[in-house]
Amino acid sequence: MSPTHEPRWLTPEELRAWLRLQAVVELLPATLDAQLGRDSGLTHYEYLLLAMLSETPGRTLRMSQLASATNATLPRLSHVVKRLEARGLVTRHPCTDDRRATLARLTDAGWDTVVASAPGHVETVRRHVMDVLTPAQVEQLSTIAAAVGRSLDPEGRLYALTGD
Amino acid sequence: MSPTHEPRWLTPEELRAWLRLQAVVELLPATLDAQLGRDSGLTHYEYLLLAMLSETPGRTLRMSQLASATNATLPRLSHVVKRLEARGLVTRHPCTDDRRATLARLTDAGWDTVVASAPGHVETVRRHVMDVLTPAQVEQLSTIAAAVGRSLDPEGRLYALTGD
DNA sequence: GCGGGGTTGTTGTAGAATCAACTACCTGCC
DNA sequence: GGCAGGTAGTTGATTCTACAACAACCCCGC
Repeated sequence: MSPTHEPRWLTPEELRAWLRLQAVVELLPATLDAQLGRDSGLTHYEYLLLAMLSETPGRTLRMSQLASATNATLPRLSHVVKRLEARGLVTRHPCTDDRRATLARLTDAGWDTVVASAPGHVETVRRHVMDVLTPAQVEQLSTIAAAVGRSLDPEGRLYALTGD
Repeated sequence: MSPTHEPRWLTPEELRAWLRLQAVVELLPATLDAQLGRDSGLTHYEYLLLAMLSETPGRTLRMSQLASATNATLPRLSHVVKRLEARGLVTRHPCTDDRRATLARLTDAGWDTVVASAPGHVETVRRHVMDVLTPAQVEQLSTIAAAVGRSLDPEGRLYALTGD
């Protein structure tokens, strides 16, 4: 921090927007985790991981790619994949091209889990987000989240932002 | 994904908005935690807690009120306050009116911590959120976050949504 | 006043995220 | 060839969170 630099405070409108955003950021993961945990025994992050693999040709991705795709750090991903492997939802294979790399592949059981979990998860997203917004607001949200996401991830390696 | 019966799936626009929102929800807390932890030795949640107390007349709040104000559960709050008390930033007092209740009060050291941390925190919020949006988008965000927040917290006991 | 039922808050513990090493590997350069 | 420096991933220790049980207390009806 530069100590002599006077910070620009937030305007009342900005402060209100910030407090509301903060509430969403705090409550949304808790809500998703609760629904997925109750109905499918999955964490929100675990679901996201499996879903990303399920949408990839070959259902296989390098750890580093999977980390980017799920907005996570490599250490975190490593632990989660290890747990999912122990549960038989994912397998790990060494990569022949680059022997440092590890490939994570979705098993049939993992696929079945995603397929079984998706409807309930989508329904939750719909109820708490999409259904309370107008189509115009969904577009606004998309634009706003893209802008904020870019500033949070300057390297722009996020899968989720594909389509800019 | 091809389950036999999909409920109401997301449209392409909704899916894109959802993936982007998901990225923000994942990355924003990490960014705030990193900045506050590095510069002030605080968690984002700890900062929020101290900030809420600092804005209250008497710098004192009941645990249950503080939990609502920070969008947290009571058990979580209890643990965090215990840690902050051990660090001398907060004190706990029994409430004379209702002897079940506990009052949390910000100490002078806690106040100093908030004052010292606020500029860096605000600067981070500004850089990653406000400065990448137009004033109109800030208003849109405010409206959208309020709607989503209400659906996530049906009982509407959130401090953060005050001002609807 | 005295139980029953609903609050208010704390604690213990088990699960998950974070951070800092550390290993193994690749690439480029001498 | 062999070494320096960077990349990929894993592991272990610590910290934080969530969930469930629990204790203390208020309030209301009788």
